[in-house]
Amino acid sequence: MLFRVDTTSSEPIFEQLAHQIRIAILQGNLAAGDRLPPAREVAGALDVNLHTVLHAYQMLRDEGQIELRRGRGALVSNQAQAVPREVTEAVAALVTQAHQAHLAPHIVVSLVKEALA
Amino acid sequence: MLFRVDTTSSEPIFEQLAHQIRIAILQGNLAAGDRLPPAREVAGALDVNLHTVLHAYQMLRDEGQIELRRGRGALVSNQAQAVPREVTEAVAALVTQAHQAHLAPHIVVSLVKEALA
DNA sequence: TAGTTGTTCTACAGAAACTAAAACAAGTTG
DNA sequence: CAACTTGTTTTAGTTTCTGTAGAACAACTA
Repeated sequence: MLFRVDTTSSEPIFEQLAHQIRIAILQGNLAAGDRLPPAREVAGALDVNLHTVLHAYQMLRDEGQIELRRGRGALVSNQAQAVPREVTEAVAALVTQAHQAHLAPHIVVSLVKEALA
Repeated sequence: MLFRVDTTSSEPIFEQLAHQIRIAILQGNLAAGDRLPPAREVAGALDVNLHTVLHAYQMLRDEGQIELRRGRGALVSNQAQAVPREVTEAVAALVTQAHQAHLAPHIVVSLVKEALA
């Protein structure tokens, strides 16, 4: 599991990290029981603070995606599952349509948020 | 055009306003040339600061959705257009699939952001 | 000319994000 | 058991973001 953060982005670092882990789980690249690298290790590798990494981990725990255990680290939870093929296809279809309509990414996100609300 | 803001939400007020206007344009409820209410009026009605409303307006101007003119107000720009039916349908299809898969809203947003990146 | 409305400026308060360092607690490993 | 690992908690400080407040200004309208 390798991470990347863009410190110039307006998106908080902890959000970027949580997003990457979430996606890895949803896409099936991380399965139930898999272990995430220790927070101190990630913090050191990315040159960010331990708390920033733990913030991301704790978010994912609150979402039920991972479990945190002292001495053991962060484990992908059993509830965590890759998304069904139908959802992935629906996302791909949307991106295709959005691209054809020349819609900016944030516009598409706005539409999806609205439809979900 | 009526607005609503939730001051308890973690989403900034200016983002909430921008989102609502964006959606109104994208869904065709606001067409090119239509006028938005004066910022001072919105600020008074919602009991928020003038600058907060202008922040939303200026965001939308930077996105090319509206034009701002002193003395005249905020006008929906000519480039602004309702999204094609195909896009709306693709969004609806995604929401249907996401619902069947019991995916939380923020998960769906993550998937879409990832696919757009 | 008077009124409207966005623009710009200064100033301040509170919250959020990030960093830093240290001690602690519950595990794991030898 | 002892040593190590790793998340948890606490304290503290800085910076950025968000929102508020008030005022003056500039361009446009009626």
